[in-house]
Amino acid sequence: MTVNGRTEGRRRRVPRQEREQQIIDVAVTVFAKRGYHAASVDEIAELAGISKPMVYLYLDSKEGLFLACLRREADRLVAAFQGAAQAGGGAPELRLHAGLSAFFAFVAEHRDSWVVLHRQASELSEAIASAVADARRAVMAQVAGLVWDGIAESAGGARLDDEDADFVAHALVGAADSLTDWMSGHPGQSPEGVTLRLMNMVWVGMGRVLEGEVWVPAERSDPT
Amino acid sequence: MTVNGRTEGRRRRVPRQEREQQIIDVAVTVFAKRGYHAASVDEIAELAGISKPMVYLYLDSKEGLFLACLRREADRLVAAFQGAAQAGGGAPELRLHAGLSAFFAFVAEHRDSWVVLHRQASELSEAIASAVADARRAVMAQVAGLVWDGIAESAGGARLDDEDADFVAHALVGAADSLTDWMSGHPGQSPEGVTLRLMNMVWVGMGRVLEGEVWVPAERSDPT
Amino acid sequence: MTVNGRTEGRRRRVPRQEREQQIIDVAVTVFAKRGYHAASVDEIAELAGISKPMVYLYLDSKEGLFLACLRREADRLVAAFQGAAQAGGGAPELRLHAGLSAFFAFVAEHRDSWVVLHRQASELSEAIASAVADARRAVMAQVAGLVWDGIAESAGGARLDDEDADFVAHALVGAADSLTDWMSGHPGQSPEGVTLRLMNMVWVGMGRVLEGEVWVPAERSDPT
Amino acid sequence: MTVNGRTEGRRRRVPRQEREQQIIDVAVTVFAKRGYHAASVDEIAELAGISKPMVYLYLDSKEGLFLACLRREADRLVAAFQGAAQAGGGAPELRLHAGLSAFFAFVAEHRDSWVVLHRQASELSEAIASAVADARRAVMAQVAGLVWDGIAESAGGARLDDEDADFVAHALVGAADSLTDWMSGHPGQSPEGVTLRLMNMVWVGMGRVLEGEVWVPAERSDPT
DNA sequence: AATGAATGAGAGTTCATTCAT
DNA sequence: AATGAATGAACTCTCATTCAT
Repeated sequence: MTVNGRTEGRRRRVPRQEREQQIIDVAVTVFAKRGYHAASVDEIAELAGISKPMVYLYLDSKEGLFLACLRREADRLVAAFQGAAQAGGGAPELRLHAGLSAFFAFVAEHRDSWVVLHRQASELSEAIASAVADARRAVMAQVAGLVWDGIAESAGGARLDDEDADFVAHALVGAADSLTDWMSGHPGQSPEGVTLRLMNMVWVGMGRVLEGEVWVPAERSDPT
Repeated sequence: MTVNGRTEGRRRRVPRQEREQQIIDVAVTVFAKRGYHAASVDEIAELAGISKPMVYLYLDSKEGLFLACLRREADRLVAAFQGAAQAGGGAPELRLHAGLSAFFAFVAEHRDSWVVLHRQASELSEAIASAVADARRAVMAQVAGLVWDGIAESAGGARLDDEDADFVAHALVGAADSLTDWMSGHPGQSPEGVTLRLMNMVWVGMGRVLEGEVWVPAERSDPT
Repeated sequence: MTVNGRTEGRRRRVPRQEREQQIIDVAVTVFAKRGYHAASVDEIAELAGISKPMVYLYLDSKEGLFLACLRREADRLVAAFQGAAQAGGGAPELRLHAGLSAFFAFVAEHRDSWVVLHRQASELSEAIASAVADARRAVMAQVAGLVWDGIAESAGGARLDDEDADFVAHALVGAADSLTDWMSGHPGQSPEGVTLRLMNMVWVGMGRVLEGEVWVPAERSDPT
Repeated sequence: MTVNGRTEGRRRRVPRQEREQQIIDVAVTVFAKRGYHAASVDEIAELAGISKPMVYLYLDSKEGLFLACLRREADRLVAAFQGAAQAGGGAPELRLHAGLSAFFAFVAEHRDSWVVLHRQASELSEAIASAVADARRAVMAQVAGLVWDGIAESAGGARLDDEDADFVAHALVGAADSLTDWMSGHPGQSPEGVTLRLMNMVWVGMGRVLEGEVWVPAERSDPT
């Protein structure tokens, strides 16, 4: 019943900055749970403990709200990723491992963020779709950078070009995303463990490719 | 432009079987382009060249329509996959390669089918969500089966258990899905080529894991 | 599977007359259960074992179908009523009793008919509404006639005029209709018994009015 | 015709309480005129001078709207009835007379309310049907109570049991309802007058039954 | 005599968005 | 800073009705 104090928890006369974050917090949850279209501004406002007009005052539109979510969560992910990768230290494979590890940890801990970033289907407006694409590209670039650096140093070879790194990054991120689902079915698995398994599965292959040991399907004609 | 004649080709008085397939054809396209919620039955009906009530007469509801799409495309994918894998012949790695190859070919050729199957966000009703989950599980099981068979034979070892196979299957499908996006940015790449690259990246790693050559991040403490 | 014979029960190649009655039979049931608007021609056609176009071919429209039901059931009721009243024989009160008795028996046995005749709310089109009103008026006229005849003879008095008879008829039919509901809550009660009770409640009052013994609320002013 | 000013009387920015009543007012009219199914929320909204979403915001659904109407009108009727019956004072027949009088007055004055309460056909959903049944039962209970009290006191006899009272109540309410129609054809008749006539018709009969003067159809066998 | 295929029109319902306070 | 009141537009779904065979 107190109106001005801090007793109420979160209500009345909160400065804009703070309110905005509250709204985005809730919105990420709801967008993740329902998807962009099925999410309703009504629900978000109610869960945020404010009225709808506030949402529009601060975030302009449903689209604006979603974009704000997207940006914030993308930033968070990139930050987590970079921090870990840099802290990973010397050897390139260690850096890649640290990066992937951070990635899994982030996704495991902030499922909603990841869902908002990556699992929004093609149902979005032009503006949003391109923002999502941007966010994805940013993540890819991080991973690709890691791969590139790492491998370029690791083997003497420089046969790995931009395209290759991008290819590997896509494969890694896709695998990681999918393993996110696998993790929900295996609650015992730590992000650390999953990272390790994935590293084992791909790292050698990446290196081996560079060394020229290319596998080719033997003794069989084109399946077409 | 003729209205009552036979000139129009696809119009009036089409038997149910055929119409149903027409509707599903269109629906897959639209669901893929817009996502479940953003897709409107109106648009589907119009593109199918019929009126809305026909859609409801034959498919019962938007949900029923989506489920029909889901089932048909899942069947198609599994069929394509199985056919190729069996045709792949003797060596396990060849079979896996053939399966993956079929997978990429399918996804590349029937993008819409794949999007409907795999890219529907969490915005779905209970019934649909579980149908989607079923479809995904079916695909996973195919891949996991291939991996399992293959590797079990390949190395003498039987250290690969159910969980491992499932892990690998998730990683592979995720990577493949993501590489699907990569392919749209690199139109020159054939599904064949992508398959080969992925195989190279992964196959050796899978084998190596079995042989006990496990990579572990050296000389570094827990990043936490 | 026999097509032309009588084996199938009711199907294929039934002459128009018969089909029409089948349809009306079903329609009365459905209209009674659902009400005019909530009843769907689809359901009626299906229950009648034929296709919708037949319904339209024979009865023209939903409205036409309902009118046909209305007419047939009204005729049936009037017939049952008249027959009984005439068979009731000499004394006027016996004739009234016999008429009411027939009425209750009919309503108890053909609930659907009565519901269609009397319980269709005001939700009907002009045409139908007036047909329903006609049917109701016909029933009222029967009862009013009975009352009139009866009482006119019974007492020497002729103080009962048209209006009075109509008043009594309305009261009687209304009471009877309502007692129909009461009967569903008391399954043990026979139509005969209900008739007797109602007669007892009303007959004397009717006579007494004629004899001038008019009751007037004593010693109290108008509540207005 | 002014749009934004205060001239319009009933428009923009009305507090919820008031709007709700306005909506229910209109809804009662429309439901009475058209019946539940034929009534359209569109029409109700338009007549209420608001947009459809307001109706749904305040009353949840068409069903909810109808239930609200039902409850309010039932309350009104019961209130009118009780008030009058209590004010009727001492003698039981006076109380019954007063009650019936109030009933007729209410029905004559609030035809729509009564139609909504009593004339909705069987076309309703489970929830509504039972609400209607409840409302009807409440009215019946009122009348039955009056009858019971009254007669129990009036004659020394206690031969009237629950069932009898209920029987009489049904007959009375049914008669009254039907006389409602009769009244529309005889505009000169006041509710007072109708009540008096009905009382004369039934009161004596009720008493006589108690005194044992039971009428039985003489000298005739079962009409069957 | 009979029907599968097809639709125009309209119902209830919801949502993102704004206005007035 | 904040909100109760209000709506245009769109969506899913149903129904009486007809056409072509």
